[in-house]
Amino acid sequence: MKKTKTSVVAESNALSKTALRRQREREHRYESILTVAEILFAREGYLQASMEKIADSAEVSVGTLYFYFKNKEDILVRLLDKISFELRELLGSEFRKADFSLDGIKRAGQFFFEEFCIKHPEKLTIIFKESMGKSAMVEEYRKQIFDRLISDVQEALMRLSENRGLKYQSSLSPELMAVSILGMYERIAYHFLIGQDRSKELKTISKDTVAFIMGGINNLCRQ
Amino acid sequence: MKKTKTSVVAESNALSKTALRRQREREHRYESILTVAEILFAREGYLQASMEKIADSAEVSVGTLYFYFKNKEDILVRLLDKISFELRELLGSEFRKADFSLDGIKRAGQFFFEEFCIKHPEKLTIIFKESMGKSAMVEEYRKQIFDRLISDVQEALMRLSENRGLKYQSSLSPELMAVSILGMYERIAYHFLIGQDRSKELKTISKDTVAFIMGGINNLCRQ
Amino acid sequence: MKKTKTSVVAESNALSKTALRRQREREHRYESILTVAEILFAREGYLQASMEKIADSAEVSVGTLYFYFKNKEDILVRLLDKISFELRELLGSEFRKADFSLDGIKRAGQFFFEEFCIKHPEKLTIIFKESMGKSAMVEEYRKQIFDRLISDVQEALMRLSENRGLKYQSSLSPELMAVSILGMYERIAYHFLIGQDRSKELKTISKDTVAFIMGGINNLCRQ
Amino acid sequence: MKKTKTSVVAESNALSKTALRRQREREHRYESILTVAEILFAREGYLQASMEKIADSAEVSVGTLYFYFKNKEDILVRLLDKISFELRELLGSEFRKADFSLDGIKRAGQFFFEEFCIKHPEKLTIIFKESMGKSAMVEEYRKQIFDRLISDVQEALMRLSENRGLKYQSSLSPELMAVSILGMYERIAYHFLIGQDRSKELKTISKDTVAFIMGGINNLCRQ
DNA sequence: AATGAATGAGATTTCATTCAT
DNA sequence: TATGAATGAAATCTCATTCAT
Repeated sequence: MKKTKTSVVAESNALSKTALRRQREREHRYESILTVAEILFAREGYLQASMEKIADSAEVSVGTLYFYFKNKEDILVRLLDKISFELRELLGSEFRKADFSLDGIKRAGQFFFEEFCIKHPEKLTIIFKESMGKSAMVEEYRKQIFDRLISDVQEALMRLSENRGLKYQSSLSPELMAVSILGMYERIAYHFLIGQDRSKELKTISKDTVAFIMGGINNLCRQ
Repeated sequence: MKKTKTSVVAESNALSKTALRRQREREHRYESILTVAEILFAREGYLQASMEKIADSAEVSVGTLYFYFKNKEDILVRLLDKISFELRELLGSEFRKADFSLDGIKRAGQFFFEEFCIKHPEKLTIIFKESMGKSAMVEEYRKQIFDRLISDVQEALMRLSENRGLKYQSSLSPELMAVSILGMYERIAYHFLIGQDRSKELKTISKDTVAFIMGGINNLCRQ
Repeated sequence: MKKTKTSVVAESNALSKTALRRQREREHRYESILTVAEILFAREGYLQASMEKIADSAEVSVGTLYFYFKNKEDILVRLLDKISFELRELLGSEFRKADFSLDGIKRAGQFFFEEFCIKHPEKLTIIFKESMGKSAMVEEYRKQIFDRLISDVQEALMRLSENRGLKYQSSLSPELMAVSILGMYERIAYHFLIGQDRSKELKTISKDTVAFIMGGINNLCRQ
Repeated sequence: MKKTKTSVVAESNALSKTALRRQREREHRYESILTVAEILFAREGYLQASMEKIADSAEVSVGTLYFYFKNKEDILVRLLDKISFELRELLGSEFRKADFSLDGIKRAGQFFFEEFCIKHPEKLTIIFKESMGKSAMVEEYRKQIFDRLISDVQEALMRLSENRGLKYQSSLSPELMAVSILGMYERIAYHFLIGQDRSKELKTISKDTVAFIMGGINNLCRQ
């Protein structure tokens, strides 16, 4: 959110009561716009979700949208930020919990399906579909986000191999595996959960996915 | 393209010389518009490539565009059709050449990168980026195309297991593997070839990808 | 129809067999285009009925349309011509049969409903609706046609009064009555036959209409 | 016009000063666009009067047109609404003033010519010409408007007969008479005032028209 | 005479963004 | 801060008409 004059001006570094309330309200409004945009972008598509529709749904005026965000692209980009942050948190925490063991991969996979895809299909739609092919700027942003996700996974894979005393076939292998794994999860989520609803088979999907990945990983390792 | 009235009078069922020439010219123009659109959609993006720009590039009038295609969406959809047809042909022929052996998977993967991605990056951009999040209709079309690709791969995997006298862990496994493999290829192509140009590492990319897949497949098999 | 070179050149004033056949074919085609246009203009509206649709329905090419007619407006205008000619013939013949008596008015009214409206609702739609508000030129043409119809009716009314030894209140009366009667028939046809289908009540409609007109006429007469 | 969100916060249910002013301005602009459109539709025709021309004449941007009206058709339909409302008010008030006597018919007729046709020829042109044959939707709207006018007149006629202690020949008679009378007025106005300018003869026209109608009505009555 | 592909002007419509209040 | 009316550029699409064959 934009730094507002008031917050900077505030005497000492404590904010007055009114200023505090104002800031809370501002943040609340900022979040509620993002939430509304998330739903609309996912449901109607980024292009069809006009600024007017967003404003109406968020129960603010169009002008207010432009107070909180530079422009429409900016809303999308902030949303991508938020979603990718949540996703990285979710996956990272599972990996850490499992101490970067093979089990971490399993748990992260399960969590991706069960906690992220099933519970927040809109978020999925936005990072994997609605943010594509919109503009050079968004594309660039998306790339950064995905690169960060990829390097997260890559790092996890490298720690994993260290833990197990193994090395990867080539220096490229961890990166390629990270990209592959993300690609798999993306398409699997899309195919089984968004395109059609086969969430009942989720257990099998999850198990097979992890098995496939394990096989792949092992095949790219040597002692 | 509009169907031409087949002349009732015409002797035998052959078209007259003029009609034949006209048809040839029509088909040629149709193709050349598609080619131009492919380049423009990939280079500038589907949204930025206006009908006027396409017409200018193809050296025809806007009206002519609408003579050959119902509307802009239609151009994209025909393009998707053409690209997905080429892709299926390419992959299918490699599988068949290798008689649905493990080698077929290797060859198909190599061909995808070397013959398709490197030689036709615009096609890649269009099926994996520019056709996303455009409209409900295009989305539907994309789904059909991908479903067909998935069932192609799925079938190849099933033949493969038959040849090797193996069974998959669950009845879902072949479908999941097909989706996974396509997802991998999509993201790998996007990451290493569209987002950045690392075509020099293509050999390693290709080898590692296949190795990963092989490991995955084996892990989902039992005797 | 345009006079063609061939017909003028023909030796003596008899046309050769081939030329005769050709002329018959030309006339037939001209008529069939008009017939098709009549249906399309009435069913889809003049604006929605594109030249291509007309050509397709008439099983000729768009170019042929322009051989037989100067432009789209010309088709409408020729159609108006044809329809108004048929209408005048129909009404005029009834008047003449009844020797311009009061009975003629009755018969003409009945015939308008039964022979014209019921049997040719498209013609009704075209003269009373689809030819309105199209262009200055068509408007002008329509005016001429209606003026002719009005003066037909006006003349019939004047003969009628002569026959009965009566005079009209003012010199304007016959014109006003003619206009009124046409207006009545137009709206009645529209209200009871086009807008809704109450053709079962046609007998009553017809009788009441004539009664209303008779009353009106008598009220504008003096001895 | 778009409904404005009624502020929940606003004390009592009165709008704030600014909101009130805005609403006044909005209504004023809405009306001025309608006025301009009325003139343009009548002068140049609905089709020729492009949205750009209307915007220019109203001294607003094209976008503003679409802020106040859904589309071009909507302008026409609102205009029809307004005009038909005025017309019904005018005629209804004359009838009421004359207490649904025969004199009411006379007065309503006179007023139609003198107050409506002469003073607002554009309105006349729009309901009787420019709104015809435009689109299915406008047609439907027109039908509703005319049906309401017809039932107004029908009711007036029935009250009239009650007042005079008379009955109509058939149950259909009042409806038929209403349709007839409106058809007469429409055509008379069109013939004498739109097609040509014979407003000088208006007195005679008016007198003869009423006389014709009176004769008609009496002829469809019995004691 | 007949064809039908090509034209291109013109119309409607959308919508992100601005700005006075 | 918040509002929402106003803007206008840009895009899509239609279709009467032409003309080479």
